[in-house]
Amino acid sequence: MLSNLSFPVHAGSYLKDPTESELGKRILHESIQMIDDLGLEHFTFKKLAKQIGSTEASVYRYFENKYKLLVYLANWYWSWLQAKILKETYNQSSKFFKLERTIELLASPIEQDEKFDFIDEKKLYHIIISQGAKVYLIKEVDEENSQGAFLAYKSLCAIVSELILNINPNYKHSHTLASTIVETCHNQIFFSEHLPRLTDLSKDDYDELKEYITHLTASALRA
Amino acid sequence: MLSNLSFPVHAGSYLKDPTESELGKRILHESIQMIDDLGLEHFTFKKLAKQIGSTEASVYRYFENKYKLLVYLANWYWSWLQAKILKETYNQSSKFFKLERTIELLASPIEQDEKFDFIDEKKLYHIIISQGAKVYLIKEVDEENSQGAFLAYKSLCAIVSELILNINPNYKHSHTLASTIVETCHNQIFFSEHLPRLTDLSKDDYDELKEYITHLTASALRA
DNA sequence: AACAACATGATAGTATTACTATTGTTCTAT
DNA sequence: ATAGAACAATAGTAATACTATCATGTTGTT
Repeated sequence: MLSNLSFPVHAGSYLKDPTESELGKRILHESIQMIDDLGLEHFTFKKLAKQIGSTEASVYRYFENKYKLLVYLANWYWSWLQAKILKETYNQSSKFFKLERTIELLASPIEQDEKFDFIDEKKLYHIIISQGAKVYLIKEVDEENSQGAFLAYKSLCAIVSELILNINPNYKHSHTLASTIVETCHNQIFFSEHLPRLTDLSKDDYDELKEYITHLTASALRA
Repeated sequence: MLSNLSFPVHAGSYLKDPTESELGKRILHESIQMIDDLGLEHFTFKKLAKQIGSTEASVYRYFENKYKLLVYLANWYWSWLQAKILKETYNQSSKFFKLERTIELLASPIEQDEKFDFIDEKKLYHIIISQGAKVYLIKEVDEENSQGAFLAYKSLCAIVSELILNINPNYKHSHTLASTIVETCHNQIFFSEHLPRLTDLSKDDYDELKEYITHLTASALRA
């Protein structure tokens, strides 16, 4: 299927491609529900296996452990978002619009993509916000990184960095600002939901978040 | 001791005050070393007990589990930093200097504070950077929050927010910007060490980080 | 000096987690 | 008709995350 081929999710995170079997797709679908429900710590392959009516051993044939599964899901999300950003900005002539639209896509909940019925993009977005940092906040980060676990994230940041440089070619911190934008979107959504005293944003007020990030970015590039 | 009393680390995170016994202080001291070495996932109370020549059961008398211990350490750090910020900016008349110095303190590794010989502040800072987000990226975040687990962090953000409002009383996102500043300092230090393609900053170039954050903040408040 | 209170150590035990290994069945491709 | 893959079923191990009990030494009190 072409729709699968369009997502070269990095091979290192899985033992067996989960998109190529029914069981694999069920693993992806149910793990998204369960990680969102339980959080990564309380999520186990045993619980997942029970949920999908399979066995622990079968799940282990697809993923080494739950962290690798999270890495897979994060890569899926970053790749998917990158494709969406490229598609929606490709034909635009205004460099300002391009960056603004990109920020909007980063800072908004995502609608279901009918092409991938085994991925609940909205829940996946929620997982990335609430668990995403655990992908790299690990002891093995350097090893994972050298195996390509974060390529999709880095690629996305590179794109945002390019958009920044298009607007201000002299700006010295395009990568820094790019990752600041991405991380801040997630942090602030999390804070608005759980730690409201760390933000002025109201829960689910994505317009306000977009305005904040856009203003922060624009003023940094103008000054 | 007065030096202990000056740190009302929130009571909810411990079962028994670790600063009031030799064993408690050894727990704090060695857990900082070990969490920094092993990461939170590979760190266990059993390993800690062995390291300090005690038993698992004894450690459990001080902390419910390793997450609570991390909450304690994070609170210690935020409280300590807040005290330092207040001390260093109290007598300053320039509101710009106050914010700049605060950013500098957030964005620099910390020297050992001789008052607390059982806390290695430099390693603790490293832990906050590499593990700090795990304090709140948990399923139980709302419960922990209502028990006061993040008071010190919120208090610090409130202080930064005040400094922001002193400079521009019309700025609508003072809390949002405050938490953005704090989180970005940590993220970018982590990225510069482990994921350099997500940043333009060089490892250990704290001056450059300070400049980036200061510029970002100043331009947001000016525009 | 006697005694209570308390902190810690020593030991044991349980449930869950994170796997690995083996064997048998079904379905499919040749 | 058969080899091979995919999966289910089952079992088992080591580590983790605790909890419980009891003994011992130390400290403070009368």
